Amino acid sequence: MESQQQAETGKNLQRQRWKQDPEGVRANILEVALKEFADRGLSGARMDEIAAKTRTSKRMIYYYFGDKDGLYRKVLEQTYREVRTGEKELMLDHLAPKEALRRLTEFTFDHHSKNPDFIRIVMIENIHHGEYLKHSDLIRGLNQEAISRIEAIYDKGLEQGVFRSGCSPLAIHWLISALSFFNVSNRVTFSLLFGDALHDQEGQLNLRSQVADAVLKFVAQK
Amino acid sequence: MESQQQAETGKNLQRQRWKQDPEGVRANILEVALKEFADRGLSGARMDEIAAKTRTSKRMIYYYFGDKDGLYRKVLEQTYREVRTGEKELMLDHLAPKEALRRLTEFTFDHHSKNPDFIRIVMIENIHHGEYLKHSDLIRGLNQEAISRIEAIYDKGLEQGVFRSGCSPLAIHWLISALSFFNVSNRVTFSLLFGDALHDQEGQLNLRSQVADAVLKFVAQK
DNA sequence: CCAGTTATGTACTGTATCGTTAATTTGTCA
DNA sequence: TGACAAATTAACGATACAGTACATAACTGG
Repeated sequence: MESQQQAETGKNLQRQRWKQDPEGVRANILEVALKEFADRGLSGARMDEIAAKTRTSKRMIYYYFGDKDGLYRKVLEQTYREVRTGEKELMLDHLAPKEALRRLTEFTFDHHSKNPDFIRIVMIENIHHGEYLKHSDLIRGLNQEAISRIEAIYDKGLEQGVFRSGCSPLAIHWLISALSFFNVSNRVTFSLLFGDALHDQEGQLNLRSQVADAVLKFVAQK
Repeated sequence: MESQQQAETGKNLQRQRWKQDPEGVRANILEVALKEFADRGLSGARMDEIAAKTRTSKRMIYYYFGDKDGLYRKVLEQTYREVRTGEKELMLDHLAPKEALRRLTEFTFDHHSKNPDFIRIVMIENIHHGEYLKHSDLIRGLNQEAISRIEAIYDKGLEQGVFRSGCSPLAIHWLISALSFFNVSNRVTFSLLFGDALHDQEGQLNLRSQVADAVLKFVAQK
């Protein structure tokens, strides 16, 4: 989205006389809609409110996205795409298995923590029984990669005798996801009920390291 | 709610000529509203739909609960109350610490699994930034108990030298909650993206035992 | 520079949905 | 029994909200 903004600015500088900017407008709408859906939920978000916060009009939302569901669908896809591509920076091949798994876990923990909008969109999608994700072929492809990454680490750990056998890469991924996801998704209610010792700045650093410990102990040999 | 139903029936048997039944009506409304809110979310649920599914009329909902928010608030409280009271059956005092912790974890896992409506209400409450939970004094008291239960087990485990030091009961509770909660809350999207190997009948039995393993390994000595 | 396509703004509409009004029935108790 | 309170019904009002009609401006290719 940021890059769209810049592209648009650049375009305007180059060709001053253009007032139209379809791609910029689309991107701007998606950006605003993401925030609004993440903040209020699918039913809670208001098309008028989204429109008001864009640099364009409600008419354009319907022009580009058809209706509210269509807009939500695109937001969902866009969000998954951005988050998944953000995960690829990680270089773990050269690390020892334990170190790699710890790094991956802490990265995931931080990554989720920095992308609460993504977490909230996934929560919302679950509330809606995955109805929209079901019909998006686009998204389902992107995710086997996460499993493969873990499989590579796990197999190497098995070879070296530092991991026990009998874990599945899927279960390991589930474990990492669960802890990283819950940390963000349930922050509010957990803090209200039990205090925010785990969620203030120091608590989060601590929790991250404990989460990594838990994952490592789970797969450790012995 | 079941007991309300029975009370009502009993009352009707005793005094046949009563047609009014305020408590039964209230309970019936709450029961229907819980299902509806859990299914559609707070903004997604429709008062007319809720009314249609009760044995009474929309007017009565407003009569007893004021407005939609008031109804949601009561549903929230009721749901927390029911779930927390359902957790008290557990007798762990006579068990060895490891056994007690495993039992508690597996119980929580099952309990969440059997109460998806509760999970969904908590998700919804998080989506709404805990706005309603914030203003409910009633609920915040009920939860220290969960921590105490774990503290008792943990301290005993420390004494006996089977648990390592340096864990906090709060973090252990967080860990158990996270895994048990995520299993239900994200079932839909996780299954869609990664297949339902962890969520079919056999997968769930397996996962439950792995979750307990993870918790035990986390606190285990050495 | 004209014809056709793409993009955009303004003002509007229909209805879904929350909530209410006003009256009626049911029970209590002096 | 009659006055009063509690419970309940049916029909209605107000408006918030998704979505649209219609006009016009910006750009493209011939």
